[in-house]
Amino acid sequence: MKNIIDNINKAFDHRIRLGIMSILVVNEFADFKMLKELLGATDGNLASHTKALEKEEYVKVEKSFIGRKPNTRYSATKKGREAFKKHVEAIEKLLKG
Amino acid sequence: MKNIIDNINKAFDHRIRLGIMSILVVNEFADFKMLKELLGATDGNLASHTKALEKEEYVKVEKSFIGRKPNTRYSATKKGREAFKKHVEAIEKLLKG
DNA sequence: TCTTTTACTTTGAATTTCAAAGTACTTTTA
DNA sequence: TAAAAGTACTTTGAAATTCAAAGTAAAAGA
Repeated sequence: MKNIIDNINKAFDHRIRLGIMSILVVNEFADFKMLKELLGATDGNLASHTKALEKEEYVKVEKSFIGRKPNTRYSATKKGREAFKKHVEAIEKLLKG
Repeated sequence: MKNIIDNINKAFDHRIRLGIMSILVVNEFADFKMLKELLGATDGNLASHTKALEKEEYVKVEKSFIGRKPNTRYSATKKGREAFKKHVEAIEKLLKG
């Protein structure tokens, strides 16, 4: 390892993305509304953060209809879970000095 | 508490600022060169992150000369230490689900 | 003396963040 | 049953942030 923040993942730097991942590693799925409420994010804001995590292939999106209403459901991918685990370990290590 | 990321401090979102604070809570002082090497940051990049933390009054800067060379030394303020502690606790809580 | 290195600071282009406005419905109310 | 309000997002673009290249100024080396 070259320096002390090498294993800290840039993709999880932001608190909203950190929050999304924390939710998605303990819950198999979370929909837009649930994430929005848990994180206190605005719609547009949440959409761009989930999109950023999608782009990295850390989260997967599934669109469907529940009854007649659209529903967007997010889940963490295997890649995302692994990357997040590594990130959390790096943070823990960093914070222990 | 309104939502799960409320106590996560925006000022420490970035990995370089998280790294600066981790270094400064365990070391009474760190100079520019030391931070740069430990974090693997470029000069300009490090300067702007320390400036951001200064603006929040989380770190204090002291400029002096060591021999005939300029030396910039950073330390964490009381406010910074307290804010960081709170942040770390919030992260730990978040990551435990 | 001239070149290189050290220790930062300044600059501004590129990227990211954010909320307001927009879209396309569904549901409620009168 | 027509209008108003709500739901569930998406789009947009201005504002803020990030970043490294270039700049500055003095010291060290050749």
